[in-house]
Amino acid sequence: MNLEIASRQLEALGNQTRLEIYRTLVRAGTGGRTVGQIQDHVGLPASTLSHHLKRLIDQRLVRQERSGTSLICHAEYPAMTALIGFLSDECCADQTLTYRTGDCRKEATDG
Amino acid sequence: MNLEIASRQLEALGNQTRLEIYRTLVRAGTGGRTVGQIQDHVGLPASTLSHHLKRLIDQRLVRQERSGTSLICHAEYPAMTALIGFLSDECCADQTLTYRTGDCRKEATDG
DNA sequence: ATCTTACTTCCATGAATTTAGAAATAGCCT
DNA sequence: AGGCTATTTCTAAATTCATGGAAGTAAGAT
Repeated sequence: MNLEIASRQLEALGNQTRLEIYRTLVRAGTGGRTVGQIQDHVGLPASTLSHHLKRLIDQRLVRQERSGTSLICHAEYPAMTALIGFLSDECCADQTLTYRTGDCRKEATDG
Repeated sequence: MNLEIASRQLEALGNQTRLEIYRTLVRAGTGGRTVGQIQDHVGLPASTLSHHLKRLIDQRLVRQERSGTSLICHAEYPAMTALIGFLSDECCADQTLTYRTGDCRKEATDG
């Protein structure tokens, strides 16, 4: 993980529609969801959805797998955990002394 | 934290230049850095830097404080920790059973 | 008052993003 | 082969973003 990859992934997630698509896939779990199922969920024209999915796939946040005429989409958890790790390293940089023993996320969320 | 705020903040960080600016501020610690110091560090024309800073400030990821003729910029840690918390909830949704006891970031990063 | 330093806002321009209809493609079924 | 389903790619218009010079503003020094 480096700054360039992180920024590209953040950009891919930095759109309300795409973040919603991504969340749908995370919530779908390991089984994933077909493009059609996502479409039913988010209610977008097929081509628009396809473009958004492409952005997420390009940044390795989502993976597609064919099953007959359908394409099943999966959230790529390792990519997200790596991204969160990168951000945590950034955000925790100055709070290391305070939060070192714990998970920085849990303490300071309610500021 | 909700999807709209998260996506806006992700968008603000989803640009290599801005992520670098933000990282500079995190690394600067509690004391922050003046706009001029950031400019020396990232090497951008003043107006371009100012635009990028504005994006970060608009999303409450950075705060400015005047000190004489200088403006000191600070990374807003609580905003970042809240954002990471949101993403963790998303990314860990399906891995709760596996990673519940630990920090999901540490396990699955190397996939 | 005016000069200097430190930034921001105004303005313009090219590039990229978002959106979506229409056409094309992939795979299955008959 | 032809048709059906599922989804992508082509194409294009509208919008937003990134960039940076020039002009404006805020605060302190002389």
